[in-house]
Amino acid sequence: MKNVKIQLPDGKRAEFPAGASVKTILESSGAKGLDEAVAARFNGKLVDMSHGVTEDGKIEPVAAASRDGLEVLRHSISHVMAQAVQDLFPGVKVAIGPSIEEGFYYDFDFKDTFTTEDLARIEERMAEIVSRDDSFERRELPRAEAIRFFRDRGEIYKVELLEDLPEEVDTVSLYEQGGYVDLCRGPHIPSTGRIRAFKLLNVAGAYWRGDEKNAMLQRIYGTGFATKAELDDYLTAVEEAKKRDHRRLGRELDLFQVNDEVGPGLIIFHPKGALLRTIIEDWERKEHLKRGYDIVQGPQILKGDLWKRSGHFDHYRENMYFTEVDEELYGIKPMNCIAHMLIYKSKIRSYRDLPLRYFELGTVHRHEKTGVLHGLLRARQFTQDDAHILCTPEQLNAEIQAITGFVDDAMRIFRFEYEVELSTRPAKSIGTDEDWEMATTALEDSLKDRGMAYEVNAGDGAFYGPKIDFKLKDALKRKWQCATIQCDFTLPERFDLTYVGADGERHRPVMLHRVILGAIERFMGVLIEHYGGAFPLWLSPVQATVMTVTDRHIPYGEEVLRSLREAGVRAEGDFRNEKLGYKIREGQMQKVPFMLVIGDREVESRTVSPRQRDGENLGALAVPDFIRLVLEKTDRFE
RNA sequence: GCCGAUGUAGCUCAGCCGGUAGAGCAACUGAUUCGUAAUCAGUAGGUCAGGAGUUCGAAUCUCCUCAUCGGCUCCA
Repeated sequence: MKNVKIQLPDGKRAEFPAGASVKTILESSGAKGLDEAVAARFNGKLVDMSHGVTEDGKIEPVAAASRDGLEVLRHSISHVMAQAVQDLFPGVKVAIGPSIEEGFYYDFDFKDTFTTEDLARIEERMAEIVSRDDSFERRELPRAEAIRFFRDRGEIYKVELLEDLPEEVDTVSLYEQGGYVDLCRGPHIPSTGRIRAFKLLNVAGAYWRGDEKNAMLQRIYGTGFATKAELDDYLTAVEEAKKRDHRRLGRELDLFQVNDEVGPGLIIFHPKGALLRTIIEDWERKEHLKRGYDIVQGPQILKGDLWKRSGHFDHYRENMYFTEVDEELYGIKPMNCIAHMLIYKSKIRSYRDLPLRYFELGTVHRHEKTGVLHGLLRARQFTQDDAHILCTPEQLNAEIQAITGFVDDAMRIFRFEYEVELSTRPAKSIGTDEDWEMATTALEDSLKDRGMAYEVNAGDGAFYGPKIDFKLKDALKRKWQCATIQCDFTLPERFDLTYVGADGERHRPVMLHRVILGAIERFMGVLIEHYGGAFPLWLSPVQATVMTVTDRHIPYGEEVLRSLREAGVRAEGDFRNEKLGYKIREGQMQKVPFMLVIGDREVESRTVSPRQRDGENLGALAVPDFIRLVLEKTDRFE
């Protein structure tokens, strides 16, 4: 937590971590017996003890002062919600109710279902509790006594939580507000009256303890902020995000469709979507060739025996499609690795040949559960920018570093920030401990050598090896998993891949699986939402629309359009008999970067007048000058 | 797959207690030839997701199936 300097009431300056409360600050400088209701003067402003220091040195209500404060506030609201629910629906059992990134939730076991009308009633009851300003009282109890307490009240979920605590825990804390008691570690706000802005959002099913074998509980989501203004800002931001939804923009910009006649999770790309996709794929091929990859291509279906040998049949069968050809079982590929290994195996390899980098825009099919499908972001057929690198253990570090450099370049070009995670061995996995150790170290060392910050995600690796995940952050700060590097020592073993070393002996290569953008479909979905459909010029399927003012300008308009297309500018013409304002409006809604208005002036001077998407007019330009402008920007990924 | 909600014209949505379908935009036709976010008029468009049932009669009530949306679990 960042330290900030503040001025104390006595005029002295001192440093405290952001989020520290006024009470803590005063107590640390000797004040005693401060009650929450006491007020003090900071920077000339009279504030109560529940205020705290923000990162920029301001004194605000503690909830707004820091992330921690906001979490405490939201967690307290979730207790108030649980109280309201149990008031209104006797017999409902409570499970857990934490604060989360955007608000809070509480899970309930209720034999009926909560409706939208119920949410409104719960909100009303919560407002009553808030207006009573009941204080949150902390109380500690021996664990056994707490178990008895909750068992007597039939709160079986709380009992289970208490029973599963580590053995050494002998005391637990309870919080009570207005007669409602909950098992809770705390902390909480002093009293319910501090709650000023909250809203219940929706109800959803959720498994008890996140396990699909357990009972399905009902989860009520809500959010809360220190002020009404912040809550309103949040709600408008949610509305804005909806306008960027790639499924909505996909239709509005005529990019793609998911059609239930075709089948769930299967995407049809329309001309503009397919063009956007082609632009990305062309970029991929060029970048891979530049970096020493070979472009390869495998078949869509491979015999069942290969999948048994690779381990996919044992570990991935429920996600695969199978078909029978001439009484033989074939698996439709869910991954691209096998063909790449067979290319490697097609001849004897020397250490001088390594590393070998096989790249494929590989289309795969995965039988995803219907409930997880989500537009372009989660489909049943998708195309990965997949590569498999076969190298010696000594080359591993340099190869991994080169890939992280590739990801970094890609993220810069597509204008994303990103975070890095290292995922280690999961419970369901294959391979020896030594191999896992070696592979995990190789990944970790490469990150350290590049000086990259990363977090460890224990137990989240693939079944055949550990991985580095890159989570990109879009314009709305949402995170998406796209690039990943996976270290695999198992498949080279299973397929008996070897190379002849300098010593004349046969050795086992290591294999890296990696994707840069991940799946083209998912990446496009993220791109659409990131840019809100207003793609940079180099990615725009239509870079310029030529618009005529009247019919007599059509011949010159067609001439301009032809010149643009011949020069490689992606252009369209709007020569309809409509008013210019109407055409501009459509061009704006289609988010076309340039609109070229053709009227008498342009015909006469043989120029174009480009209007940018942001409304700015560039004035008259000769056609070759405009072409140069577009092509230069395109080359610079602008 | 699980919990809940939803499915009416290309899109956004009306359609009450069951009496046989409507608007705006888009499309099409005509008029208009116009300079930077919507010109006017007219026309056409629907097995009310699909199937079964209740009823004299179903978009509306019941059941089943499919799909979508919000979550959970899983994941590129």
